Amino acid sequence: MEQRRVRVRFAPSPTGPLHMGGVRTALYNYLFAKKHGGDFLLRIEDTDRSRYVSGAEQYIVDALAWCQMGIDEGASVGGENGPYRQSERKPMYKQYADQLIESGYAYYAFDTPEELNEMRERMKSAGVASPQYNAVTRSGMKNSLTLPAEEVQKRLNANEKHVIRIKMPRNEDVKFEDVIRGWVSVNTNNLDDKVLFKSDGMPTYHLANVVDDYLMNISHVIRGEEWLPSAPLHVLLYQYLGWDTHMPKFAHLPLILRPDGNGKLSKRDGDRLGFPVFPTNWTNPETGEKSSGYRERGYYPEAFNNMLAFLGWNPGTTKELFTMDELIESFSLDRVGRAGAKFDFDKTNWFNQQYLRKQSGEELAPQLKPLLAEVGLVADDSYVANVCELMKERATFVKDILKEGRYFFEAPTSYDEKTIKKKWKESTPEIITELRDLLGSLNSFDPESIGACFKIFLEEKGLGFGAVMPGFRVSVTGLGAGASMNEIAALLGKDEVLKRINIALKTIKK
RNA sequence: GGUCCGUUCGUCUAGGGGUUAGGACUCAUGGUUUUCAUCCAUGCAACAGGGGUUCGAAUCCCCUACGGACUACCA
Repeated sequence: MEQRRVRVRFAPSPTGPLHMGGVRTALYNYLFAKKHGGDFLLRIEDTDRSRYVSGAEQYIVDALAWCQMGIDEGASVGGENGPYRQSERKPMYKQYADQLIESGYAYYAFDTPEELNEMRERMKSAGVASPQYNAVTRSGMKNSLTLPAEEVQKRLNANEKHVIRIKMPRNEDVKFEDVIRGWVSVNTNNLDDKVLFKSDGMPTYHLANVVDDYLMNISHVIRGEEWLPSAPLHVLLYQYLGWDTHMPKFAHLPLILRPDGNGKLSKRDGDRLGFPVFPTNWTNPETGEKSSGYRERGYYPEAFNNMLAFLGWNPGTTKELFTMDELIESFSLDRVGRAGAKFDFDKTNWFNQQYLRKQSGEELAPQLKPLLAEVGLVADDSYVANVCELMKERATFVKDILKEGRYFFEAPTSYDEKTIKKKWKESTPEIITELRDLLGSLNSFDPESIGACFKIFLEEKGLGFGAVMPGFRVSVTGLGAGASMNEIAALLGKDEVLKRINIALKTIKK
């Protein structure tokens, strides 16, 4: 078999923000393209003007950029096969619809929406669950198959509203080999005469997608499982248009399911399941409704991608942490599963935690600084880096470092009640005062010296850690738990530690 | 309802005729740690059901059940 350059497309409809299922589809397309040294195109499927949502296209471009998927061809970057918006390709489709009519594979239909409804109602009351415009019903409708030729021509000349429908043949098995599912076969008796060309002059998805994939020389169509039922129609279109030899390979991806109950994760799920379904924040321009995104919640795109990649795919090894390059290297459609995958929010957080911990304090510091600035805190870079290094292993997000370690940047204004209640005994003020004096006499204030000093103090006093440490910790940090006090104290510096102890001694009352 | 697709621990999954059915997340327990977290160890926990085929089926076939997608002049 001849080698065809791998060219794949991600073809979303700009009817709103892209949700994570769409991002995963894009990711698999991207990984597949890059793995095979091919091209990744972004095509905007905006054939339905009425569903157009302003800002949606830009959202899609921005979301892909955040996820670090470089687009080779698309409206935002150009390319030789443009335009990449179907609305701008409008003039290109009509000829193919006409070609299908000429070759007898399609026909004009003049039925009004009311007439279509009547037909459906009639069929329903006759016991047909989902009425179709097909080989048996079309004979009772107003189309170029039932109307006399002159009548059809007259209507056409009068510019009467009409659509173009595919003439679905009777009792033919349409087969194709899906890369993920193997051979899929559907009998045309179960398919209907889908509208290919709408009365507004735009093609429907079915025609547009086939025409564009052909014109853009797409080698593989990797899309969600929701397209599987219409894939036979697309296969037929390739045949009828005479493009058999250029038909792309199809790969229908399993869906991402909601963690609660069942059903696919949808845009409408928004935040109500307790987690974002969108990569980045989105505000509905019509309703003003806001939905949160992974980016703004503090997730790393690398973690998000890694999580998404594993929702339906696995490398066949026990390695779970993959950079984008490693993902590209390892990705294969063969290892994509067939069953839908329920989204696991805990695992998503785990991935983020892993990515956060892989970074050094120096790498983390610039991420924390803006967060500090937001709450009016400032500190120099190396200090912030040290705090990050010390705190990163108890954080899932950078913001956790601030949340759990605010005391690094300002003295506590309150003291953890539970700790005071349980650990601040009557003798504590005296003990802490003595400890303060001992710490104050230290020449070098590094973690080791502080630790050694502490140990000596305990020995001399005949006290256990539990009698001294909690009081020390709560005085300095205001909290009952946290990182090593030796490290914390060393970072804070002697003056600050002594100052905080003095304040605590005055403030804490049982 | 019809068509198509699917079904291994709670979740993501490995495993494709002979395995103590493996890993990860979550959870629990123990160890380490002044505490929390980390880390380490251990544990809980699955082949939807029934028929075949076979010496032998999680694995191949059929049926049933369940789940999902689709069923628009939406994509």
